[in-house]
Amino acid sequence: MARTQGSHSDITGPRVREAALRLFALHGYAAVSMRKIAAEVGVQAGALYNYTPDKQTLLFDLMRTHMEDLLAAWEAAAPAPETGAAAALEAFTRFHIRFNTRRADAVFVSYMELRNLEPENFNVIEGLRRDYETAAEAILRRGVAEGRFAVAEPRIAAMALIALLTGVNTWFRERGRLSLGEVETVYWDMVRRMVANQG
Amino acid sequence: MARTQGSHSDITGPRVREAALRLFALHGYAAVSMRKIAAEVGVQAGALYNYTPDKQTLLFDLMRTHMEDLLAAWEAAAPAPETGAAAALEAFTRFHIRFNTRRADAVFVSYMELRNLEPENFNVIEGLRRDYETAAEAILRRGVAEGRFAVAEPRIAAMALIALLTGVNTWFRERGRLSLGEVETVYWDMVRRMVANQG
DNA sequence: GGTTTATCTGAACATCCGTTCAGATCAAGG
DNA sequence: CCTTGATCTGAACGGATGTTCAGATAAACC
Repeated sequence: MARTQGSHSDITGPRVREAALRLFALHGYAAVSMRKIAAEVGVQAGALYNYTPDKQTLLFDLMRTHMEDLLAAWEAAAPAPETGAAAALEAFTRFHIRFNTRRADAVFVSYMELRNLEPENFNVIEGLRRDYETAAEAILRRGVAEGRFAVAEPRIAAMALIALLTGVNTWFRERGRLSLGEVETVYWDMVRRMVANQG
Repeated sequence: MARTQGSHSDITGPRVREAALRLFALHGYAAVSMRKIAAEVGVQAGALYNYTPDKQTLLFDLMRTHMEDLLAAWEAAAPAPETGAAAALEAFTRFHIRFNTRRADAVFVSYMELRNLEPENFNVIEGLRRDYETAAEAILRRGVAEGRFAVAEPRIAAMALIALLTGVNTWFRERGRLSLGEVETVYWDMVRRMVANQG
């Protein structure tokens, strides 16, 4: 018995990635076996190799896709350059919180499993991460140039900003006391003060 | 042939914990075998069981010790309550950065390996973490009561503060461009603005 | 210096791991 | 309706896993 009824590459492929992402986030890459992923999909372990050359590449593709989605989504959401830096920073703040809380598993995996990437794959993901940090840094530098932000160390402030915002993922739950919009506002209030010229 | 020359519980015990912490931080709990820890210590895998009942307890003890050290160190470093909230927040900021950058491995493990703890152990570590968050929250509430801080959501702000400060660990390297003291000052500058009354 | 005892070795246990592959199965195309 | 080819099964591979334990060793004590 092989090839169950209604089996298709279009269906199984995404399901493999979804199951892998969920299980990697829950238990960690090293703790999740190919057999467990296969069981989640409802398939034998061997079948996974129609969709990934190996386990490492499966992890890498999940992380690369997440980072590329993040960068593309910000490019699409970023206000026009002629808009002020303050508006850009507010947009970045709200975008980051909204995007990341909606993909908690991918965010978690992309940060936690860096050490399980082979060096070549690690460098790719690190490069994408640096691109995102640089986007945040550019906003801060623009604000300084406009005379609206007081930021002594823009690169450090950019990383501090991203750490601050990503922290939302550790506690935020839908149906909690605060809506996502309210959380965004609370954080934007903190971010605004953090970089403001008149302290 | 057993019991190598000069072997002692006082020596091997700490070395087991050091090796485990280092390797867990580097590769992750699930990816590090008891044999690898033993090899790092220069001993056979069986000998580790003189120092821990099992691998899970070894991880748990490392995390519990770290969290207890953190809480005890802050209790010792915290300024007297009659000191103002601003001074307490500066002390907290500098303390957190200094303490955590000096124990990067333990910080990393205590955050990354939460999901590899059995439920009972997880609850213990979570409780300790909450205690620390509550200490930060108390400072913010005091500042609000004193009329010096403007913080709409003290619990959220406390977690945001900790996420912001812990982020230093992802990029800080000794012998980098900035000394630890300079980094503390950069962050304290951001924290001060973040909670300041006049934004 | 002989005895005790903490400490460690080396082998064994059942179980799981990632990956491969021949062969079975079934949806689609002619 | 028959053929083709994509998809999946089930078994197998060598090797690694956490843990146990009888026996060997050497430091500490009398």
